[in-house]
Amino acid sequence: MIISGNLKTYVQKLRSSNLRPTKQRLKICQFLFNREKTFHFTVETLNKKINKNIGTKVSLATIYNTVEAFTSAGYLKEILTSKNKSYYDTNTKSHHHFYDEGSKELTDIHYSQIKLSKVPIPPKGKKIKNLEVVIRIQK
Amino acid sequence: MIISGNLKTYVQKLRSSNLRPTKQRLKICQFLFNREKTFHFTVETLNKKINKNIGTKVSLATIYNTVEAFTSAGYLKEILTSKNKSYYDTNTKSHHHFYDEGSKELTDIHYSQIKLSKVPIPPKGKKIKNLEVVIRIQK
DNA sequence: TATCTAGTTTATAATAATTCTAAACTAGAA
DNA sequence: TTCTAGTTTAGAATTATTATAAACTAGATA
Repeated sequence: MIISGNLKTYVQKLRSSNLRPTKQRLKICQFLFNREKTFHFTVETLNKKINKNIGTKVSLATIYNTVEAFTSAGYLKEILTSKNKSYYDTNTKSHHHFYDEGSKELTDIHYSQIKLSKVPIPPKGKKIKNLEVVIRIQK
Repeated sequence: MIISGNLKTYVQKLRSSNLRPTKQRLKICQFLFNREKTFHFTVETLNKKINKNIGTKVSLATIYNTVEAFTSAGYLKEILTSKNKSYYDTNTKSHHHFYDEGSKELTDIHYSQIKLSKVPIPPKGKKIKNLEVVIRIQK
């Protein structure tokens, strides 16, 4: 398997997520992180992309496990939707989304495009972990 | 079955959702709309509440269908989460939520508690249907 | 370098939420 | 009262996800 010049960063991401760098996981990294633009996906779409190419086969279970580990390590972000399916985003910075109810597509909104002038105080003993805005759009 | 004094409003809600007022649907209405406070639920929790009481039995399928019809008619609002389960809210007004990652509970945030000073323009040909903020909190 | 073990991968089974189906039932118009 | 389109229901089917357990492997150690 040819691994791009990002090998080191993939290994570092995996290690810091408590995952050994295996060939399956490195392949997943290529599909996730070797990109110019932000990547939105579900496990289903990621699985299709990875496995339609020839080469190492990666099982669904491994994709689920790896995506889950990257999410809790903070390298991926779970997106809030009303669908019964998990959507992920490789852009883990604070940002927001348009959700098109017709096409069911998500588009990033850069954090600077939304400004909040008032945010509530969290309940006692709780801290704000993050804040996300989803703007549902339609024709 | 005893139906509260809200019978007329239930019938009207059902009719305007293109649903005939049947005894099952009226019973669902009682559990959804005969409340002082906003009610957050999943089909599972609603089903339990309805069917632990004696009286007419309402099947899961009917609950799914009715909740779905009320949602598209605008009498219920689907809540955005990262769980693979649909959450609904009887408060259909524009408002926001705290989502506690520990207890998995949702709490309303009154719309006046959040103010946006900048909102992006939607893509061409699309209109904003609604805007929701979810603040994830943790200990 | 060879060995060993804890971690990993995988196909498949299990589970959970939701949707579908088709037969029996019913609201309400005529 | 009759009739029909709409409704209810149990259970089957589907879909996303998680669990399982046997075969495999990274990489520490001898």
